Amino acid sequence: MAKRPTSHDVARLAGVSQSTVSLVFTGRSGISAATRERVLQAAAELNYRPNLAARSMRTRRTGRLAVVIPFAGLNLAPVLEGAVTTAREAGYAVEVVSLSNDEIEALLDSSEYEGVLSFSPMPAARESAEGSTTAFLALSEFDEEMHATGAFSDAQPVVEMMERLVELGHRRFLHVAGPSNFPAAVARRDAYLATVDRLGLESVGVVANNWSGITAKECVLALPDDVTPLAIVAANDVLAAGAIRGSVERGWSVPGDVSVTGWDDAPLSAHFIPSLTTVFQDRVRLGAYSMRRLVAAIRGQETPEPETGLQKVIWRESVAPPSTR
Amino acid sequence: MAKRPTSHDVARLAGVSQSTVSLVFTGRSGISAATRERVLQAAAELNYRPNLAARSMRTRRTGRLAVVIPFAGLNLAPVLEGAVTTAREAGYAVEVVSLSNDEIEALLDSSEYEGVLSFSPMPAARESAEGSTTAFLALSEFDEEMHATGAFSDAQPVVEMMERLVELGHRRFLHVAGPSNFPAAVARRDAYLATVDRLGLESVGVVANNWSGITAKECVLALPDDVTPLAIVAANDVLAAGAIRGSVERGWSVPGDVSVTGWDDAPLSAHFIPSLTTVFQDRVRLGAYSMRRLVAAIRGQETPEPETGLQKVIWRESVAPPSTR
DNA sequence: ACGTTTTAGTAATACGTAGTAGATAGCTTG
DNA sequence: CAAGCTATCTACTACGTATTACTAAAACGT
Repeated sequence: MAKRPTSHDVARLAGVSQSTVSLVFTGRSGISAATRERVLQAAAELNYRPNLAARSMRTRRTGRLAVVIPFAGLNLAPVLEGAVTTAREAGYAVEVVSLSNDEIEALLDSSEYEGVLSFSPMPAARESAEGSTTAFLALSEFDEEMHATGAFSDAQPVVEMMERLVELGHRRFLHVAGPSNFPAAVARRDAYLATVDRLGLESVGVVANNWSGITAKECVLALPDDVTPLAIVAANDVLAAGAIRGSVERGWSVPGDVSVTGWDDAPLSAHFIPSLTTVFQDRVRLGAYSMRRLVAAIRGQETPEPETGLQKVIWRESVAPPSTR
Repeated sequence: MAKRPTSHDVARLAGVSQSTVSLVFTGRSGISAATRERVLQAAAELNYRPNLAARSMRTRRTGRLAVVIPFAGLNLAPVLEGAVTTAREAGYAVEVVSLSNDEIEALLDSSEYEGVLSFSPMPAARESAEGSTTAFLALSEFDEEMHATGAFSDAQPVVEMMERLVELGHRRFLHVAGPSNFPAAVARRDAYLATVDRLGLESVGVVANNWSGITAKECVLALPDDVTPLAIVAANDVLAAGAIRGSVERGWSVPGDVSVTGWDDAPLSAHFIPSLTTVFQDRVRLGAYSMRRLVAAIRGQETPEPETGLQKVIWRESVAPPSTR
């Protein structure tokens, strides 16, 4: 295993000083085109790549970011793809961690990372970021502030779906909610309640408080007998699937007696019977935008323009006019 | 933003030399319990944590691993959880990347990582790891060798499911296969063919060559009319869901006319109508085992014992005796 | 021609750690 | 008691880079 070439080796081969090599590689001015070319030539010949540890020690910048994700639950791979790719282009290495809130505090204190991007629900962490530490913290889908930008937790699709359901003739609604420590879940619930209020609809209730399909099913099974026709707005596809199960087990037909909407466009949702009306989210762009935002924060640049059109309602069989029997 | 404490600061506070601090933190012998305690005390007081860049430069070890994943497709989050947690315990930082095969070559050459763990299907990469470079490459679910260990690509559940279907009275089978560049998919197909052969069953065919539910549906729609009763073994839940869709659209009842099995236990599978018989894989342990294997390879230790019991068939409504009409 | 500014490059240094060779003191042993 | 040993700790250095202060040369203006 041959020793890795250093900037000194490159300098020797190119007939310049190590400083010059460094200047070339950091892209500083004050180097003639000719020498720059010679240095790059020599570097290529030796297959030289700067030692990141040494660079990091000198610059006191680690060039590393951490992404905290909740490993359970939603499909985060596309979000990671967007985030990781964007960070790489910005010159950062990204590490993925799954941690409790306490551990996140430690992460922020450790100075190991220049930034931390968290997709986990974490009510308290925000403050710690404002406060003491050197590292930045940016939240994404589940962040109040992000919600304010309208990019992710934006529950507009709830409104769109409910308005369409009303057009189809629905008047009676039920919301199957996600856990209240997920701002996205809260946003959807709030949008549901606001729309019920605004359009003067009948709400059978807001049930469930987690992402379990079993709970959703049980909540539907616990409904009184005379609620159909009913429109169920679920906070995600798993809850929607559980609600459909519950409806069918009670002898209600979907979408005849009960219309159901979900969220996330899970891989199986298109093949569900009936296929599931849901909200597709562009998770790749979501991840990329989150990371751009974090990088901008680190560099003291202004927050990039929020992405629009990240969400799209996909109409499928689980929504139909209420049966008139 | 206060300057971060160094080992010198700790040494001064503890009244020892910097070397002693270093010895304590690297856990070497030759330090009395009393001094060790004093050093740790001082370190705790200053909230000292070793500067990883400096350590890395000195030791010439980066302490970093890369995990390459295909961002599309299966739910890799649990695998990541296992891998990342294990690596962290072993003292490694893990970066996640999604790369083409070419880029992986570059990654291996860069000496930036001590090891690379890839979950992407990559026929060629194996050789490059054997050859030139300093970094190790270990593949996981999709690796031939891993398959040989029987840990992941082990298609034993296919045999188990088919034998049970035969017990229930099924004689005619169909396999909906995944893409042939995924060794796991190939293993399942081979197990299917071998079992058909061994038990003298009738195989209607092996169809599809990707992970798309649409394709699965179309393949079922293209079957002749007189194949029922039929047992469909699909390479994963999405394909199974597509196959069920296709069956139902043809007027075949599931599981009356057609029994269907999947793989992966997707979040929606339990709520599917009918609920889907599938194979649960312990992805967390799978990721953890993969990482242990990589770390062992890096350290020149022997390969850890393969995990067993990572897979388990979950029997649900989509499998039943063939109808006798 | 001469002083001044600009440009192109270099020497020297610090970053924070791990490890090596050496020093000191206490202890054992013949 | 001297000599050797062991346990414990320290002084010093190298790791590879980025950057500051500096020098030499060139360009410029009058």
